Amino acid sequence: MAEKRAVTMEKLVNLCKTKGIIFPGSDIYDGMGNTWDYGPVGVEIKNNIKKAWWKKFVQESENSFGVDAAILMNSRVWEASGHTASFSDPKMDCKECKARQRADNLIETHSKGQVNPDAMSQEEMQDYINEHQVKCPICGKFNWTPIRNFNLMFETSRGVTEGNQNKIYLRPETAQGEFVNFLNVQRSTRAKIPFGIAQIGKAFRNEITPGNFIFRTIEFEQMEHQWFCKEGTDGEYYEEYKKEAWDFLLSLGFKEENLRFKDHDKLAHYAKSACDIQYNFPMGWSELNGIHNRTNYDLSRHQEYSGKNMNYVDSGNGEKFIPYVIEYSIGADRLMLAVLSEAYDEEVLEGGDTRVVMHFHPAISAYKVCVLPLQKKEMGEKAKALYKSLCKHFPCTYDEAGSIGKRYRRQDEIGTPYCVTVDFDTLADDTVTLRDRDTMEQIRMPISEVVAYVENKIKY
RNA sequence: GCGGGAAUGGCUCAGUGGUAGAGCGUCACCUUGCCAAGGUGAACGUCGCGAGUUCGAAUCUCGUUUCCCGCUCCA
Repeated sequence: MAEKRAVTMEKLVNLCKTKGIIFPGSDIYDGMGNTWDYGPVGVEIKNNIKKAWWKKFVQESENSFGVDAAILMNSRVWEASGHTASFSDPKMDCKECKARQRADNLIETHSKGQVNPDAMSQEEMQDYINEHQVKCPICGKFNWTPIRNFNLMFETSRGVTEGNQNKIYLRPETAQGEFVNFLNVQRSTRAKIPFGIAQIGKAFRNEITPGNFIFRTIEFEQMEHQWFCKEGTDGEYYEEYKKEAWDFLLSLGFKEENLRFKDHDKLAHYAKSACDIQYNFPMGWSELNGIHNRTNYDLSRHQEYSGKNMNYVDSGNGEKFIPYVIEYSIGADRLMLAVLSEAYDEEVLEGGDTRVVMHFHPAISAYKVCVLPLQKKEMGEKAKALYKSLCKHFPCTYDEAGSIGKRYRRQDEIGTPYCVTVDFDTLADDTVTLRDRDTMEQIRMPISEVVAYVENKIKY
């Protein structure tokens, strides 16, 4: 086990609030449960995370293409995907001990896996529980409320006049946006199997019990890559994407000791095999991303429900088949939380002072450089000019308030990798001091070399 | 939804019946020549909301709202 880390969820949330990384949603109205707003610093970091992901899985990935599908989709999409039928939890409350249980889980446990509740209707589940007198696992009593459904999809309606409304859903996952565009992407890009479709976008789940800061929220952003391949090659690609996913995390600066694979015990209705990469979050090990072998379930279902032919035709031998899909999916907000947790560090300096440092990969940091005049009066003007010129190359910030050491610390807290200080010598010879966040080294260099130096360091 | 906890300036909290405080942070000026120095001054709170008890409520009672932690699940 790794030594105890300085990071706790409480410290992280506090840092985020005070430094403009993440604020509670609808803050001035006492918040809105489990929604969070990204602030000036946070939005930059999140965008950089998404940019890095896109670079790796679209730009640098051979034969992969991006899409940005609509959040609102034809309701039949969700019938085809199985969400309308199965994306609601059948729950019952124990009247004795007030514990809430999932009816399907109770049946599965009671029958020791002999009965598959997924194949049962709600009435059948209710009957089973009554017949077998399935007792509450907490208190051992048999005194349930009837099964009630909690639909995890947010509903809204299309149509302006009341009574003429069609119920539609905010998508509970982005994946269907890739699947419904399978034919469009293949045709327009003339892509040959195997190829991938990637998307970054918002999804919504009306979870009853979310929580843990931005780990589980009712509105969240997914980054997904669906790899379409021929049956028989799916196992090989499944393994490959496990490795790709792992390597991506390492490239962002994650330590291997804080990551681990975890195979799913129970597979979703669409999956042949599935595993997660878990991260050692401040609240414990939890899922960061998933890799699923979705077989040809999704495309087959869409063929069935839409009536469109989803077959891919191999131009070499004329063979027709519905491709298998290897899905790699990671939550952007979850990754953000993991990146923040991983970056957080407290260093005790000589003299007993503690400095909080966010050790982001320089490509992820919100600002790449902070320009500081050693003295406001005499160097302020020169420093501001330098700041303005650097802004044309990468995001920068500027600070002239307080002592130089205090200003360094402010930048450490938001993870700015470099501070450039304008001092008396700068006025004479146009050289500046560049201070490194991680090493605290100070390098003297001509102003003209700053851009090239920093750009080289912030490459991802 | 159920159970538990909490709600006081930007943050952390003190204040348990006499009408609001500290530290940190923020801003201005002075000082400061490279890692949270110091000085002076300033801004920011109808103590979540509504009722009740009381001469008087941040403090007691009831209600209510919101948030947090568990149950859940998986990005």
